[in-house]
Amino acid sequence: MNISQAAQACGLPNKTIRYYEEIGLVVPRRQEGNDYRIYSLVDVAQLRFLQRARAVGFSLEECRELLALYANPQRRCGQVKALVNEKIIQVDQQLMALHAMRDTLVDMARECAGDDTSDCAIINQLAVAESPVLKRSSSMAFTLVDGPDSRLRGG
Amino acid sequence: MNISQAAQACGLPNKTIRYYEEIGLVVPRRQEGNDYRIYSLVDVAQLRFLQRARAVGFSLEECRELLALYANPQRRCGQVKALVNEKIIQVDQQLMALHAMRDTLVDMARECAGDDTSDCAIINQLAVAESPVLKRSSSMAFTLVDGPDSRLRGG
DNA sequence: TGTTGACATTCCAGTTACAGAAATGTTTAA
DNA sequence: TTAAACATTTCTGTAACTGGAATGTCAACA
Repeated sequence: MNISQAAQACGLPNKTIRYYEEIGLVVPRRQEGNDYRIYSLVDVAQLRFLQRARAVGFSLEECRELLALYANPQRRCGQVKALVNEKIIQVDQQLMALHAMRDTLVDMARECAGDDTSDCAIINQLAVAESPVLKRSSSMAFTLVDGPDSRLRGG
Repeated sequence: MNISQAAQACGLPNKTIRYYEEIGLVVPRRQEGNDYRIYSLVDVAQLRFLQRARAVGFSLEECRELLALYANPQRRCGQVKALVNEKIIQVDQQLMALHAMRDTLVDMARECAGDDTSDCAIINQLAVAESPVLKRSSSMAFTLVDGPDSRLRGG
């Protein structure tokens, strides 16, 4: 089948499939004469495999490893599971980081009136070194003051 | 102060500070003679602001907007809050995507013995189009078969 | 038969937010 | 004086593609 049919079958864009070929992940044979790519069922199986491995967060280099294990009947199941467990740890770390970001953002939004005044709790929180749990009693607005030895641009 | 002192004060690497200058976020004046960067307190305040905005997930382009609002006494608090709320939505989407990935990974690991055999539930799950909740009753191992019209590389 | 549209190909540039390294100039302390 | 520790610029590379341009090929239709 040609590249568009393969794309249909694996759920990846043509561009992505060509890229995977470029980096040596799935290299199809070519049609004599016009040099069109021809994807075998094995090629398509590998592309689908890649699509799924990417979808659960594996990098392309990790996918290369997984693909090698997929193609290798001598693989040991434990090798595969180790990669998955490692990935779970990475994902957990990302989740924790995102949760922390979310907490801070929500805290900012909660402190902020969101009205037409210029005094903004969010700006204040970004501007000063302040723990997100601490609140300011003063509601003085922080705004950058243009000093003599520096000018502000942008806006 | 010079770049290293500024870096110390805002918690960003020198490289990052130079990059922010390159894209026009914080452009310090230069010392006559040797052209060293000189950071004013306002510059440092902006760098710290950037560091915090980045830490909660804003892109540099979004930071540019925020910085403009920071510098603008005419800003309306609602503008700022809108950006934060939008960001919360984005973070929530990332969180959902990561949670889904994690669920699938955990499911894979749970199904996998992780032993020395080649039959691997993870490989099977990546190889075939299968819902993560469904389980296979057969434990036949899936391995790529080398057909006549395609060869496997890598490994 | 010619032509048009939908495919295919390659190659180059751009994205995001920097990091690393090389080549070079300056300041500072011993 | 000299060496270390700074500073500078410029170039390259990262990850995983995406978009676009220029060009070639194929299938269908009048």
